[in-house]
Amino acid sequence: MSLRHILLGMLQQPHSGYDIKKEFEKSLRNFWRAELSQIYPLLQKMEAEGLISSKVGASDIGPRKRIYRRAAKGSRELNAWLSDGPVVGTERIGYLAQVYFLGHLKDHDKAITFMEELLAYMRRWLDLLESSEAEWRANDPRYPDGLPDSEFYPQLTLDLGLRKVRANVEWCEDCLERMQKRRQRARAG
Amino acid sequence: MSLRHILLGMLQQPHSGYDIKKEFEKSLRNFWRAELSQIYPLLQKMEAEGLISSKVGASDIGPRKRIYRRAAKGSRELNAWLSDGPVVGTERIGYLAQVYFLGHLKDHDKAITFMEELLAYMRRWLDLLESSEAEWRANDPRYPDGLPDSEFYPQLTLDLGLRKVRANVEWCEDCLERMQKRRQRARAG
DNA sequence: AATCACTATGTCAATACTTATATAGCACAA
DNA sequence: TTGTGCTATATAAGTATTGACATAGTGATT
Repeated sequence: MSLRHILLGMLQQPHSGYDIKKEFEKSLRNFWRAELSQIYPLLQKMEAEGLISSKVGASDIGPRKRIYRRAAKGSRELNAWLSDGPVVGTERIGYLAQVYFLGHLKDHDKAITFMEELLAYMRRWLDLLESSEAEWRANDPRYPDGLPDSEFYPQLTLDLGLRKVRANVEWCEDCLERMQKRRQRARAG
Repeated sequence: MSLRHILLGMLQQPHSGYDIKKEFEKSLRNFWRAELSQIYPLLQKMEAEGLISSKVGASDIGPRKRIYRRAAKGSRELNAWLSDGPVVGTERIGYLAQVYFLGHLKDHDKAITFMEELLAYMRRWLDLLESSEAEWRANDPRYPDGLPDSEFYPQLTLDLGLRKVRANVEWCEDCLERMQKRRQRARAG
């Protein structure tokens, strides 16, 4: 039940559902995703539960928005979530499930193609994260350890994102090398 | 829609639902989890769809089991899943969502406690993976690159698991150091 | 005036997953 | 023989998530 808590965390600042979706795509994509069709109903439900409140306001650029704010009850629930200890052991990694069964592809070249695609994806992702870090570093002299809490902790998640994606890139490269050697051996033998 | 494909992958060998659950806990825990209450109905559904077939057989140790096998249609669907390219960008990492909003905890010590718990978890997990690797290495002289495909690809997932968990451990240690320095600075300032 | 791209909010149906509960066989020990 | 723990299968209710669809305002361009 993390999405509701993520929304509570985001509503430290007032946000519309649409804003929240943007925020997911900009800053949280490393560890969570959510569609508008999940966000809007959940915001309504959370308002009904008294965790957040809303009012309609003008938009700078488009039609009027419904702006949500966190209520006191929402702050307490957010606090409880963070105090309950780390949420671990729930991850599902689709591409690793695929790698586990990659031997099912009888054509060795197809398995190598799979890994090449994965490597390309990881490199693109790494580029994104590195640009994101470079921009942040260039624009804020406090980066990273002088940042206020509200940015310091997000920076920690970017840091782990970078480490993990680098590990993924190196792993893909090693896998490809090992798979190519196996292919050669298979052809020779 | 990965779970059905994971089940298809496992059914390279005949398995009961109970066996499959064991397999999740033993070898797939790095990247997927599933409860029996999800496995049993899905096996029934997949049998109705003609992806797998079953028959009842004796158990070595307990009551009779329903043993499932992959049908030709299931093999084709497994092949299609692997040929469609890597499933990426769907991961949800609860503890990172928490870290992102950790600044909400006004008490700095609580944030540090959170990170210490996370580090302890990651170290336990690393121990498990390292034992698992050591055991494999000790018991099979072909380890790792002489293994047959059916074990080579699983070994790749263990390898990435190790790299990622090590990255997590190092990151937690760095985070703790940085957070402790911030606490000192906050007390001094 | 029409079109386009983006902003903005929502609903619906289907699928995926979790938690709790029920039932029962089998082996072993107290 | 009673209990304990593991094996084994299953259902029900509730929550979470996805993908498709519907609607409409706004600003800029054609």
